[in-house]
Amino acid sequence: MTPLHRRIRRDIESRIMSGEWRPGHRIPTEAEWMDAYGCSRMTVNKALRALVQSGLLESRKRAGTFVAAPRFHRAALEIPDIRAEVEGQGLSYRLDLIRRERRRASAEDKALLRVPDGDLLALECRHFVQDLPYATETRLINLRAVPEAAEVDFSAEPPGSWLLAHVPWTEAEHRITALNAGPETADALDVPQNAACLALERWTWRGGERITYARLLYPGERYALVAHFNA
Amino acid sequence: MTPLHRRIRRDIESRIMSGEWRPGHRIPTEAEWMDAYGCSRMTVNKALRALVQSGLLESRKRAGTFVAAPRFHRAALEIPDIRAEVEGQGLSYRLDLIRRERRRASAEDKALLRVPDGDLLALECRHFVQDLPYATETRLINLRAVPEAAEVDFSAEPPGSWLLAHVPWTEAEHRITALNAGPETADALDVPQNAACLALERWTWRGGERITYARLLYPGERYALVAHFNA
DNA sequence: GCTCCATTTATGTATATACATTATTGAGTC
DNA sequence: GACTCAATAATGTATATACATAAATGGAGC
Repeated sequence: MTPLHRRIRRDIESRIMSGEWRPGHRIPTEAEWMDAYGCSRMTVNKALRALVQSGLLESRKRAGTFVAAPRFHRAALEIPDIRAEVEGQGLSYRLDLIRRERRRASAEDKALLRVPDGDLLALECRHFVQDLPYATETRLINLRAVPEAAEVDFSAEPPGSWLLAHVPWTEAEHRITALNAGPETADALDVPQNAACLALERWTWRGGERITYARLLYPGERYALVAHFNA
Repeated sequence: MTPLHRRIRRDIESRIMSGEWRPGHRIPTEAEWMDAYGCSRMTVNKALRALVQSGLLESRKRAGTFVAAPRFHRAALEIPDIRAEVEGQGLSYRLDLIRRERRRASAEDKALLRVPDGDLLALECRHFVQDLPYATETRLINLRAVPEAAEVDFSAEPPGSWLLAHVPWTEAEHRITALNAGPETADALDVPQNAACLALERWTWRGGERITYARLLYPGERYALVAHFNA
């Protein structure tokens, strides 16, 4: 038996989905839903508030509750843990750690990681799927925020997987661009020079503290970021 | 005065953000929160359920409520209405409609729009910002779902803007890839041949009905998709 | 040690009620 | 007609209460 507040919620959702109620439409008041379903106001309220939280409805005191206008094409872009994703599909995954260096932040490091100072761990690696180069990764980890990273064997576990499992983040910024492969990138990814690559940069932090910077380069013709969005 | 359930919510959020409570940590029971804040269980429950809905917590009956492990780097990618975005920044926007054709769906159209049959509107246009080519757009609109689009003057209003304002969508899929500019694309975007371009494809539908397909090509070195995410 | 089962404990749902808040409405006044 | 202000109608918050549900726990029996 699906709970009542969920049924009310689905009722509203399906009317919006079907186009019966368009953005800006004023939906029945909570009192009217009470009558319609013969339930208490709290139950109706629970359904409505969940929909307001999800962005499908907006409510204004005294005025009522309205179907929200989607202002953007907002997509929940899920950038997965590469290894988990790949192995979940039954494919073989291999990591190739090219460089690992612990150092004091250089000027360039400071700009990328957006820290004023401190020690960091710099990694350079390649991800292979079915023994084909899948992506190159350039990674900086702020050792002031994550000192335990200094002890981890990143030739066995991808930095992204380890960080995701061990260091909760609260804020992230992604930047997606396209660029032409330079000689080293072309070599590392086994694509022709100048081949278009998808570059995904990610900054992650917890509270005010910078955790990590990552730059992943994917061969353009073998990789696509797919985002699916349900209102 | 911020409401009590919001204060409880912020209390929990900040403990997670600060790292005090890591993923998997069992947070106090609802009864314990009642004592701590001297309030009723419903108030605590409201705070907790909002956090469960947002994905920050998970709860299991009898076992308790736990800090959820972020399984993905999930980012809210907001793909804006180009014209609104550009003009909002005080820059000049111009649209160049290259082709407009109403036709019966060809085999290729059917594959792209994912419809079995029917009439559609095919558009080809270029977006200019400050008189520089910003993106090319290939657009298919399902006239069965949106018959009124046949009457719209798309040389004045960008198809994306018009659709966003007039046709509510409930589901969307985005695909982001990188590709090398062919001769026509290079010409249209005023970039060298083989320059890396960011390709953004979007499928939109309402309920089960296909609304539109769009393919936007941006010059790689002049454009970046930026997504910001707050937990 | 193992299995089964009743108990316990935590969340999940729902009601009835009360008062707060706020934008709209509309009546009264100038 | 335009302004003022109080009444009103909607959502927002919170309480106290009750029972449902599910899973961890612990004890009885083997």
